[in-house]
Formats: sequence, C-alpha cells, structure tokens
Amino acid sequence: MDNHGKYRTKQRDILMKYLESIPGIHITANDVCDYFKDQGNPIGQATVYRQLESLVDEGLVNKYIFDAGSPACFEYMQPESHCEAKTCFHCKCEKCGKLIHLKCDELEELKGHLMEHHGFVLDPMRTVLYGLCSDCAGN
Amino acid sequence: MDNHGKYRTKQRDILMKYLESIPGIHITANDVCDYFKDQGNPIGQATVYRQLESLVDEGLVNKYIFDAGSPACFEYMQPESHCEAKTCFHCKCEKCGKLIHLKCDELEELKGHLMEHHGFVLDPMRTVLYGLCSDCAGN
DNA sequence: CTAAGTGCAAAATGTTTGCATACTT
DNA sequence: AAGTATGCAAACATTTTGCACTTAG
Repeated sequence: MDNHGKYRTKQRDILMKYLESIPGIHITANDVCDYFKDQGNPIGQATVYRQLESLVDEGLVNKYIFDAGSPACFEYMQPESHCEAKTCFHCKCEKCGKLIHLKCDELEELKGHLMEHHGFVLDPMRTVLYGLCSDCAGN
Repeated sequence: MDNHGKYRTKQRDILMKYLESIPGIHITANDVCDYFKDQGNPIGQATVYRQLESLVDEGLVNKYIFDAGSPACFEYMQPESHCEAKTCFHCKCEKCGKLIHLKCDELEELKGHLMEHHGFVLDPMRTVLYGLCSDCAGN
C-alpha cells in the first residue's frame, strides 16, 4: 500500500513534490493552480481540491481556515513533524494577519492536560490560536 | 453614544434580544433568519449579516469558523464573560463535530504564558481547539 | 479490464454589495 | 434634513459535483 490505496497519478506526484519543496509555507488551492499553470503544467482545480483533500485526510498536509469567505490554506507537514520534538502551534494575528509558528513546552503541557483531564485529544496541526501579535498588541 | 454611534433600529434590537436569550449557543446567520421568519418577523439576510458583523466588531458577539464551506457561527457574549472568572475555550471534535466549552486554569495559564513569553495576546473567544472528543478518541 | 483520477463546466454555498426606499436622530 | 439602516436581488468567491474521458493497477 504505497499511496494509501490510491492510484499514483502524475498530478498527485507533482503536487506532493511541490508541497514538499515549501515546508512551513501556507498556500491556497488557487495558489497551487496558478503555480502549475505558470509551470506550463496546469492541473484542473477540481483535481487540486480533491488531491489536497486526500492529502489532508492522510495527514500529510494540514488545512487552515483563517476567515470566513477567504480561501483555506494548506501546508505540507513533514512526517517527523517539522517542529522537532515539540508540538507546533500556529498563532494568527487578528489585526495584521501575521502567522506565527510556536513550539514550546507550555503548549505541550496543554495538550497533555486536555487529554488527561478532558479526554480531548488536541490536534495542534489543525488548531489556530487567534489573538494579537506583539507588534499589534502594543497599540 | 448609546449604540456605538449607530442607529438603534428595530432589527438590531430584536436581534440582540434574541442573541442575549441564548447565551453560549452557536447559531449561523441563516439560523437567525429562519428564527425571525418563523416568528413572523422576518429580517433580511443582508441585514442579519451586517448587524452580526457590527456586533462582532463591537465585541458583543463572537464569530467562529469551524470549517471551510460551512457557515460561520455566532454567539452572544455576556459583558462580564459568560464563563465566570475563567477564560472559556472551545474545542471542536474533528470527527463528530461536537463542540465543547472548556474553562480551566491550564488554559488560563497558557494565555498568560503566551502573553509573557511570546508577546501574543490570545483571544480565547475567537480560538477553536481542534481534536478528538473523548467519545471519538476511543476508537 | 476494472477501479480510480482528471478536467471541464455547471452547481452549490455562504457572504457581500448596489441601490432605492425607509427609518433614526 | 442628514445620516444610517433595510431589504431585495444580483454579484462574488470558494468549493463541490456531474459526467465523459483518461490513466493506473
């Protein structure tokens, strides 16, 4: 079972290759379409959406939704977790829109706490903490 | 300046009254429309969206986005915070979609930590923690 | 040969906007 | 009277779907 029981298509391959080449970067489905169009290797948008969805289901890619109406963002997630041993969280500034990658023990602890005391298994990759970044909070 | 420099309209009044009557409940713009339609007091959806947006801006109502494509949820927020002294967080189960309201010291601490060590002012009302609820995690 | 994926265009959703009318102040 | 808000319908943007065709296994 190579590709999780799915066919290995050219589109899936080049999409994965592209995503792997930009770890930590957030892109929209549309960005992906544009990228391949520019490459002279267009992929239908339906395919992009479908593949992206598969990859999210398989846990290879994360999906973030920041605002209603705005497009979802996707991000390749390295197998070992691109945040070393620590859990990686995302903080999104509500004011300037800045996205901050955070990894620290407190967040790790929170995860453990939620699990033990609330039976809730936190999915850090899917979770976005909203608030104000240091720049914007100082106003 | 009664209503934050805005006119006090009948629609705004009944919308606020309705929202205040269901604290802690999450409803969509569409739910709101339906409710008033059923009451024989329909409010145009554009108005509902516009008023909801205003209320969010004024901090009287919170807006949550759980999934791409699905409608945003709104929730009335009592002035004093409807979660007593503690910060209230929302946990959303990725599997069954269940929404859990959580308030505990650990979350409170996390907020303090983010502020002190990362300069990030967490907005708990806007933040949704994704993961698996106790029921679904046991699978 | 069968199952799965592709791509187009059309549909479905949720949300926003233009504008004439109505209401608040 | 002047400034806002309303409500309808049309416009938008993102995402999904139907379907005929192609490709992978």
